[in-house]
Amino acid sequence: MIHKRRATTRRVSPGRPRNPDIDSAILRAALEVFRENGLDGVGIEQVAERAGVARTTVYRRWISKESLIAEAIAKGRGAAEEKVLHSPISRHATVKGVVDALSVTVSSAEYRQIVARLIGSIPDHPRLMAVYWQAYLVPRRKIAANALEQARAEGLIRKDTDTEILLDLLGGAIMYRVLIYPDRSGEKDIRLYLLKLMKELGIDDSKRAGST
Amino acid sequence: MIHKRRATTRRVSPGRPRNPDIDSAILRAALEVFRENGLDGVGIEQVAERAGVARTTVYRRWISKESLIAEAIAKGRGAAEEKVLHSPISRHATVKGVVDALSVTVSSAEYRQIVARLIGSIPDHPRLMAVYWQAYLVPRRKIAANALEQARAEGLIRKDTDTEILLDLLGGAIMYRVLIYPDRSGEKDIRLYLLKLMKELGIDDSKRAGST
Amino acid sequence: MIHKRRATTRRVSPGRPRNPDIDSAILRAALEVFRENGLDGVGIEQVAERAGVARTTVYRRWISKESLIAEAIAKGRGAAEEKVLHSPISRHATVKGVVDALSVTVSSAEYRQIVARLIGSIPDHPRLMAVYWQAYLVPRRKIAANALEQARAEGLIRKDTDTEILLDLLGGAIMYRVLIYPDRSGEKDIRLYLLKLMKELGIDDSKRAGST
Amino acid sequence: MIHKRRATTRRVSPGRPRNPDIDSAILRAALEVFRENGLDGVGIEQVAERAGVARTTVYRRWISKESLIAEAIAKGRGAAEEKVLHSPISRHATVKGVVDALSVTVSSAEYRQIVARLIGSIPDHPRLMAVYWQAYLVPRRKIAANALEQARAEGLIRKDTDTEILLDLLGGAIMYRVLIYPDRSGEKDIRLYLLKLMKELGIDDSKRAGST
DNA sequence: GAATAAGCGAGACGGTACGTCCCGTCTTAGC
DNA sequence: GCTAAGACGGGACGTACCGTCTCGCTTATTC
Repeated sequence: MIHKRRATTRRVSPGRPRNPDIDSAILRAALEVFRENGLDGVGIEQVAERAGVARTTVYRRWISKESLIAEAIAKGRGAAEEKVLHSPISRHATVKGVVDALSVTVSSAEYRQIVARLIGSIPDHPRLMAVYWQAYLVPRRKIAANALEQARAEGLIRKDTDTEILLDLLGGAIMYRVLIYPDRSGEKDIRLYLLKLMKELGIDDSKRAGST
Repeated sequence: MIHKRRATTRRVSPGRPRNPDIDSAILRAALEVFRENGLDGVGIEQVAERAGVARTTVYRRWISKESLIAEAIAKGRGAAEEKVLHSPISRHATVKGVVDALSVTVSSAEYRQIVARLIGSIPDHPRLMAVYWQAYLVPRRKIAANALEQARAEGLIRKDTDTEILLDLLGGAIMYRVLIYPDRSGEKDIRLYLLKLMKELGIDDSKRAGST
Repeated sequence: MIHKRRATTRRVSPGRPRNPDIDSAILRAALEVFRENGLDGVGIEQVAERAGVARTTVYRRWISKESLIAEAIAKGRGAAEEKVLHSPISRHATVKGVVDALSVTVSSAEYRQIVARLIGSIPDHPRLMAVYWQAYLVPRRKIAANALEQARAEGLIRKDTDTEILLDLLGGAIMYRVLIYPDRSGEKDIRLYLLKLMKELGIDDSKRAGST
Repeated sequence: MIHKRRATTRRVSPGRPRNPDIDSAILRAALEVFRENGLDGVGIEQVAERAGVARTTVYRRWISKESLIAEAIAKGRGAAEEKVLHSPISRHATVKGVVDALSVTVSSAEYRQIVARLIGSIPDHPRLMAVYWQAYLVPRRKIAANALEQARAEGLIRKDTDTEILLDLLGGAIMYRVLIYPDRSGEKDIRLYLLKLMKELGIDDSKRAGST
């Protein structure tokens, strides 16, 4: 899916094999630099230095800056994210669980930076956002959709609502909030705001589990 | 408001006066370049060339790239936008009018580019988005709020809704839609999507004016 | 004659004028680096650093490494050389004067290095040697030819000799000597060797002025 | 004499033995590249590629670029050269034979290139020229010296001349000629020039064998 | 209307990052 | 242990902008 330099055609390619640790070191460094400086601000030099690697080594492995960052985004869910995604919450997802996870995530300054950088690079490199959508947003939307379906089954939501549209409204508003108004975006504020949104949307989770 | 180089303290300063046409030519060029390349991609050299002006002339008038772009954004509402804003629609706003205007605006590729660039420059230069918020979004939110209030007065919306939250939901979802999914964003698609959103939010404008 | 970047078409070109001191600083540095490392070893970076100048400044003024070195060679006669060339000796040249000047010159390690580098770059850049021939060797051969003509007039040389050939023999042998055998090439050795050559060629200068 | 990597101490070393053909292939390639690009322009990569060999193989056999080229020069007399050197002419050498051989040799562009490259690398790598002197020039000077001695015995040269000096004069002038003036250096021109030189030096070979 | 002072265009200048190319060393697989 | 293949760190290349500076020329205003 991500364009890498060498296709592994032969079973065992001749010559010294690549050091796989270097791949992850570079990807980690690349995501960091991307978050801090945006795509235009990503210099292979910086990435290489931060990864403790020669510049040529980076050029050898990725055909372009875009490929590198795309892969970094695809693989680069922070450890915390991963935990949430594979926790029991995700399987027995509840609306409350989604609200909790979302509050934690979007109240992180790093997360907001990455999203802002991604949106900023849409005009020149739409593939980056596409990768993010596939690798990050889609699975999370699925979990949230499950939670909403279940809530609807339990009568906490009106029957005639469109789940996808609900997700857009929720996700859009929260994105709008954390990107456009940068103040009042601590975790508590976010959670309160989310509850307000849900009330507005007629999602009443209070009967199931008390909100903070 | 915008940081300019020389405060005009004296009524008439000695020496050759600045050519005021140059200011607007530079601002127009700057906004263009910003939209096309993002803030990092804005080079004074390009802006100057596009404005038909020497580099020095730009540096003499704005203290930084950020100041220049901030002013360009503040002044740079396109002609079409301006017309909508000052039309009678804005004073006797209806929900339909808002939907119409919004559909036109967000289905423009140029508009979407600018918004994406602005979001992308939030981490480094939040002032740009702040300027946009004040100069562009706030007045439009006010018009939309008026329309919603009026619709509520006419019983087209539930009484117990929070207008600000409604605006966030609408604005957020539409932003989410046009930035994140790049397909299906022609004017017709957008209008249909907006109507779906409004249905979901319980805003029933159909009784007043037929939708396209 | 030497290819420079900008032709002085206009009387006074617009913009900031070039600093002429920089030209000579770069040429001096370039000749030094050429002597030390040869043409392939000349890096614009080194030249610039030694001249105390930015790399771009060098690229702005010369279109290629070859042009730069060619000009450096054309202008780069050391001060000592220049003195000899315009001294009364050159006008009332005697064979002894030529021998003296030649001994001093070719016993300098720097001189020998430059000549070696020049010969080494003939296959790739014959223009360098051509420049050296025109700017350096031709005038000196002229002086030496005068001295030989005068000596012939005084009966110190046989009548039926060919001056050009004599110059080739003398110049060639001395070059052969100082380049191929690197030992025994102090000033005294050179002078003695020169006298041997002249004896072999039937040039008897001893009647006029005692040799060292 | 030439510094090689492995001294063959043991009669038969364990493991796979080196392929001796590779040595000569590399040396041939090395001399070629040296002639074309000079010492600085010699890259092990190119040499290896031209010899059809991996880079490692070259590095394993020679400790440095200089060693490789030195050996290439020592062994690399062209086939034509070799023939001349071991022909009866060399034993019963005549002045005419020397003139003929020299004309052929120095009118070859390849020969002139090699000599120029060698001189150019004197400042950094005097050993190369020393090798050339020993392996190439010394034996040829010996043959020429024999020819001159014999000519002197036959009364074709004055008695009181110094053979070594004569060789320097001849060799120097011819080198001077073919390196410094690049024009008029076809085989015929060279031969005529040589005859002029000999006339000037009082060497009269015409009585023995007619010149072309 | 001459002097003055700033505007303006043009280009020099020092500097930084770029992506490419080659270098010499190293590490692996296979013979 | 030799050979081929390629990874790896490193250095220089020539280019493209950048922001500052220094010129000559122009253009209003002020004395």
